[in-house]
Amino acid sequence: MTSIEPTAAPETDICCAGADCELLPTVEADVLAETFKALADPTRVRLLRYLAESDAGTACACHLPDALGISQPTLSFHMRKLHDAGLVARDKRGRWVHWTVRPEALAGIKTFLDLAPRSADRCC
Amino acid sequence: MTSIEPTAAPETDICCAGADCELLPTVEADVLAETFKALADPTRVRLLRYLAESDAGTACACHLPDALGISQPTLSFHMRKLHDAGLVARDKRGRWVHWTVRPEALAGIKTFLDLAPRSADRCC
DNA sequence: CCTTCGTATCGACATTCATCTATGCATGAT
DNA sequence: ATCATGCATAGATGAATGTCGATACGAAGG
Repeated sequence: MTSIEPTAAPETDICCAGADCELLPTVEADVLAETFKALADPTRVRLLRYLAESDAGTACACHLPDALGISQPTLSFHMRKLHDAGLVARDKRGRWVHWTVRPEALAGIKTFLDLAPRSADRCC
Repeated sequence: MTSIEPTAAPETDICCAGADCELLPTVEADVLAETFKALADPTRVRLLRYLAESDAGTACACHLPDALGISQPTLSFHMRKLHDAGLVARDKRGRWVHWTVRPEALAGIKTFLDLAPRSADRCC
């Protein structure tokens, strides 16, 4: 088979056939990345874990600067990041602020992390 | 009860009793944060999803710069980040590099994201 | 051998981030 | 009303990040 029809396989010299799946839309990727960004810091990881381990997932932040070795404004900075991402709820009781972890906010990235191929929605 | 023993409740004016759980050790928090950092970018989220949707979780990167609208060095930069975090495996076949997603590398953060209180290991 | 082509690295640059000190704001106590 | 206190914000600063163009490396093919 030295001279087949020239129109038969004009694209066979590409490295990988198929696999040009539909890319995840930009907006969806942005949303997922925002949540991951909120988790992409050791201090915030420890804060979330601390809340999750506290009773009812709620704790006040009064002891945390000392425990973590950070200043009070830095703690406020991190809690704001977590709050903006929807990962914690803020509840001001008198002078103290209590924070509650919101595991529901993790649903999106949990689904993403199940990196199984989309079952019937395969593109190629 | 106006004059109880002074040693009875010297700490009762703190805002929140208990809840001073053991904090997640720094090293563990760092490891988790590193993985989250690798995921904390929309381009990398799309890349991972693309690989996961490809056959056997493997694809070559030849079409990706165009598809994502980024330059080839930028793609290389992101793939390096994913590789350093252990999220993808590199496999050079001839001149082309094929990448394979490694879902095992997500085990750590998946466990973390199940933010349930440690069952019997409660601290307080 | 020399060329070609896919990939990785380098240098530069703008942006974002984590952290601090200092200050403002609201709430509770005196 | 005044003071004290917990938290948030502002401004500054050094480090890390994402992007590019230019270049170097390495394998295939003439």
